[in-house]
Amino acid sequence: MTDLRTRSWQGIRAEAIRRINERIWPPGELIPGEVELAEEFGCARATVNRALRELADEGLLERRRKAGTRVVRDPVRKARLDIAIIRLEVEGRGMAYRFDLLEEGRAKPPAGVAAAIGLAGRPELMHLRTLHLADDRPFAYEDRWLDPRVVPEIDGVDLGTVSINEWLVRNVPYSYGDIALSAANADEQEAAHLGTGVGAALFVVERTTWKGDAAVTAVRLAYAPGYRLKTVV
Amino acid sequence: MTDLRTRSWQGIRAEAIRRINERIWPPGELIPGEVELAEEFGCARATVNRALRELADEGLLERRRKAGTRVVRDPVRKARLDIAIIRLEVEGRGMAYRFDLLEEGRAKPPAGVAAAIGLAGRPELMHLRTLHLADDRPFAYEDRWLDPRVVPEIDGVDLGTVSINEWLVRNVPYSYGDIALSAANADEQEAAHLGTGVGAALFVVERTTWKGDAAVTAVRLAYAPGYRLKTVV
DNA sequence: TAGTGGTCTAGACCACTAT
DNA sequence: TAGTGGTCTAGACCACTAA
Repeated sequence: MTDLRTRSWQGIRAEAIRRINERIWPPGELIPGEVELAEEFGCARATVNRALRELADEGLLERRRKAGTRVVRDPVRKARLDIAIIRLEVEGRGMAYRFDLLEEGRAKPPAGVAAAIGLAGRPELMHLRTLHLADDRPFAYEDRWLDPRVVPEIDGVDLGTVSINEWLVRNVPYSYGDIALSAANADEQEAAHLGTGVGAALFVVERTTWKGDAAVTAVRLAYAPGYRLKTVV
Repeated sequence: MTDLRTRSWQGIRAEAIRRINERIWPPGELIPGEVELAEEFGCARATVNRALRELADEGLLERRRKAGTRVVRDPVRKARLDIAIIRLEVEGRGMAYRFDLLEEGRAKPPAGVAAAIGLAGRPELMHLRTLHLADDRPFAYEDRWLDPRVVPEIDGVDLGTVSINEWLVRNVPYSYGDIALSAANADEQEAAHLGTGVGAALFVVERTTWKGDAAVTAVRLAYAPGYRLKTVV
């Protein structure tokens, strides 16, 4: 009943997708256990496990010990967004990258930022505003707050040479964070920097980054009109 | 030199992250091979493999046969977006979902849509416009083109009862697609339906979905102002 | 061509949880 | 408590690719 199919985990994954799509394994139903499938496909249980684990990870199957594996009724597809440093994002589009450090200073953050990064007492933070350019045209406007107590190495770094964006990725390589995507009408400052009109719809990415349990930085990136973030499901 | 750490793949993954962050394994450098690490951690090579494979998948390591495993210099972080059907998205926010089928008809698609889904000859497609509501307030405005030749089962379905959004997920469960996220100023029609002013910044999701090598549907979703798509890195 | 990661196996034990 | 998936092992062979 099998054997024309590769018995690799990818082959089994493909066959499982086929059975889901063709309703051989209908939405919400239990599918056979790993042992049974391993017998059917003539392979080891670990191979079946790998295939089904990937599908569970993709949101198509739901697996629970003792309960078994079930086809998800309303699959929540997982799209992957690649979050690269802006220089690479620009260069990846075949354009020349440049940035302009508009402001570098220290100040008490606004309440919204302080709340986002869970600060008590509103200490002074570094405040950096940067304009990123592609082929000398405005690409994105960055407004960032950074807690120097969490990354003391930042002191003495010449942020006019290396963008803060890039410095952070290099120096806090593995970190966790929240990301929120939204749209906003350009205010006067943003419009001026991005070379557009007040009220233009801007694609906005807000991100808070944590190192351990301390917030490193909160950033708001507003992209020039026309920006599209693409991905694949 | 180890052994206080769990020798599970997750423990090894955590230890690898620590070494990357602390520059024990510096950016761009080769790290020891799987065999060597397995010895160090006192576990099987498959366990090391699992840990490093996950990190490669997350964009932190780069692995190549014969060349070995290397710490990525400028990691491109992968954020996951959950693409759920809109009903679940609304209900997940604790609001009541409802939708309003504004238009259901057939027409020749505009050139942009025809190009996106790779149509030759611009045949007539189904055109559906839907307003999604949360607690009776506009949530998102959907403009969709659908090729009935690819999903003939759509004929006879009462799309006033089940939203096309939901029907597709249920009936074409596993499909591939492109997604583009952007921002746009509301036009008159969108503003009217979403209960906002002309020019308001709208968060826009455009998606093309394929079944095999045939395009099933192209959809544009414009969310009411205030919408934020959140995720985690 | 040799070295490294990719995968598979057969078996074992464990962790969770439905009953 | 029993059944299912989660993980680990020790070993093997394979696939890719740098040298």
